[in-house]
Amino acid sequence: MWPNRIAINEEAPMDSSSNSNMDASTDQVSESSRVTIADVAREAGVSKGLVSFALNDRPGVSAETRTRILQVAGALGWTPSLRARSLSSKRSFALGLVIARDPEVLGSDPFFTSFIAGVETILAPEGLALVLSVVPDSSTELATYRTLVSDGRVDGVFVSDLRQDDVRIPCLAELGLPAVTLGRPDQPSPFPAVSIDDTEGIRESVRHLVALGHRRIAHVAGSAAMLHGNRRRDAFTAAMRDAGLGDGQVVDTDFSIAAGADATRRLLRQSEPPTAIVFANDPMAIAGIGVAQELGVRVPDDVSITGFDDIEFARYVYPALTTVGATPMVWGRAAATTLLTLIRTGHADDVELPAARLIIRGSAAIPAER
Amino acid sequence: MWPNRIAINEEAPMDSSSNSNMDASTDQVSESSRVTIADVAREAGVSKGLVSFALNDRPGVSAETRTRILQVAGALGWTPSLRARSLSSKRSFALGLVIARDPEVLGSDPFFTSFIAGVETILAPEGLALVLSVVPDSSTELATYRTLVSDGRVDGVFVSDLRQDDVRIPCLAELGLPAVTLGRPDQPSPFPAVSIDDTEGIRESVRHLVALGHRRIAHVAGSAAMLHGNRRRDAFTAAMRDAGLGDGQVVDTDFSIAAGADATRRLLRQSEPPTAIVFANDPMAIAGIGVAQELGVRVPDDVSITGFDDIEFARYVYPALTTVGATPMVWGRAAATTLLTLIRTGHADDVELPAARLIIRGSAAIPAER
DNA sequence: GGCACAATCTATACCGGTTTAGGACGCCGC
DNA sequence: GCGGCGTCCTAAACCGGTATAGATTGTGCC
Repeated sequence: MWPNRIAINEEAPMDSSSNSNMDASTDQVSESSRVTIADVAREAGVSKGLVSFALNDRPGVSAETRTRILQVAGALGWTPSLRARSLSSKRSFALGLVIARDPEVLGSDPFFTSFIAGVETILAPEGLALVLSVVPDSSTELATYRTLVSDGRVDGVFVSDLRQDDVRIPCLAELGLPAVTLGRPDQPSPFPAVSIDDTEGIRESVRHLVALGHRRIAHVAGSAAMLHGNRRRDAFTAAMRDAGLGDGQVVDTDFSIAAGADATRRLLRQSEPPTAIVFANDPMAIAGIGVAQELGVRVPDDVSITGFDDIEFARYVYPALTTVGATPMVWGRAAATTLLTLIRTGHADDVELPAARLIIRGSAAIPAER
Repeated sequence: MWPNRIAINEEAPMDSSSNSNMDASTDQVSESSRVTIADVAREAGVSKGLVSFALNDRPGVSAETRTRILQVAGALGWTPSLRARSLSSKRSFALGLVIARDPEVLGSDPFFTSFIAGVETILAPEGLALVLSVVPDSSTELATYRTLVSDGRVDGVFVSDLRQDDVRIPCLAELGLPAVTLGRPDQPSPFPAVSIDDTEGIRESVRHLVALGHRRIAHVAGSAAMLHGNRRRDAFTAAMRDAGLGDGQVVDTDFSIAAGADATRRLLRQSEPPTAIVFANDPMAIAGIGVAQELGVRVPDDVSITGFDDIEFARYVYPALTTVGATPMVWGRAAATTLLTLIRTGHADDVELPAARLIIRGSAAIPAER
């Protein structure tokens, strides 16, 4: 909306052959020669306040004056100062995302990068920024939220990786910070939830495997402390019962690749191993394929494998992974719009994204005769 | 340094059974009941200015008064307002990272999440935040840097994924924004570079393969437009020549998994395929293993494969990937400290991280007889 | 003509810090 | 007794916007 032209550097240009004269405190070009609202006011022959009104499309300015002000602002190359705006309006024009995970584990899970990309598509056009924190554990996590609030660093936050009785919900509610939860919490929550049905995908996986002829199907579940881990696990058990196959064997993990590999090893080394394994996420499923191959168990002939997420690798491992397609970018977009609505209007409805569906590739097939 | 206690909410607690009364404009607890420097001044019986001096450890305050002020500030639970500080001091207390990549591709590359985690370990204790932007292409990228500067959103930026004749260098120099480049640019640059020698790892890979008895070794290179793609490619060719094996076959890609898979397919379908392939990154190498298996080419018996990065998956695919171990977290830490030094002192020296070394696992072995 | 009222605009306080110009005071030397 | 100087402190300007009270003008209506 505002002209985005950068003021021309009126200082001597930086000596590009050395970095010793880089004085950060004085060289901030566009800061030192900043055009302020007062300059615009003077030039347009009106008061500061009126300029502010005109620039914010607020009533009480005649059409004629408004256009003149806008024109002058454009001519002078005026850009609003985010800092000044932050101070007087008590907003920060930024949203926050705090991720509490071991960075090593985090790296293998492309969920967040895609999610962030989705968020970004909404924020960037609005001139909002994303403040990201990656912290190692959940205690640091709460402290980080507190700091974000007391610094007034963000206007709202995304709450991901919901856990059972998640302390963040009451804590954020008390802090009074607008938030959006990724998924529906298991407790009363004052915040809108943006969720996706991931149980249907698990049920589809089980039905698919049953239809192929599998009866001994196991589930490598995610963390029992995480809601989506539990949800998928419950969906698995329910689907197994529906198929008349009992509860099915379930191994709990923490969603990490290492744990997925361990779980697979344990399952396949049993005297009567499963003929199919439903993994709670793709990284574990891919590790599972690796372990099977290492043990000389053929995939999918000896053991069928399904994953969850449809990460890019899923299409490129061999055999290509049959998995449930999540859409983290869409999720990011939805979460961002919801959070913005909440911040701006004080209210936002829950959003339910289309259920994640099964994508059939090569890692699940008719079980070989034994 | 300052007491971090959150002011107690003096409003009625939020009704946690409904989200309809969530009024973002009035409920910002710690904002509405903020203790300001004026409160501290009044309570301590001194002027605002003196409080500021005392809190910033500046001379001109008697020891006695200083301690009294600090004590009062602590008692009142005072927290400096980042917004006010930003406005008057013209700093933002945040650093920026702009990543220009297709989010799908980005997700498979755990480099950034680890890098960010490393950056975070430096920033968090200093009370600084990281502003992250993920943009789809490099034209949006420049615009994003411009916005970050003109908004005064950050005090400095990280420049990653250096390209040939990278426009970002002169552009950022002109904007006067402190920056640190990840790797050394191929042009004069006013910014400190934090780099790692990735050529030694490639040379080691080639030497390792040659020692195993390979002679037809190919390289699936990264993007020719990216400096690290070129560097690894040149290192490969040089190492091949050193071994008296000519230049070696090289296929250029864009570092993406899909391109890596394609390249492998092309290489292996030749009448005289290579017996070993050196990949410029792990995701492509893993896709390479998948393609080989799909084509019925055994790894490592028929074709040996090496990667670069040592992403977590590398240990869990089968056969486990022989690769070069990068250390993105260390890199993040070094880059953050360097950028902070630059911002604070106006100068920072280049940093050279310890060279990435080869990690031998199962994907490279003595070639089978043909 | 006079009054109510809306539309337009100005002046100014305000957000919460930092920074600067100076004032009060004590101590020194001459 | 007085100028000079250092220490400790206050008052006020300032950063660049937003918000509000009130001045000015024009119009409609009786």
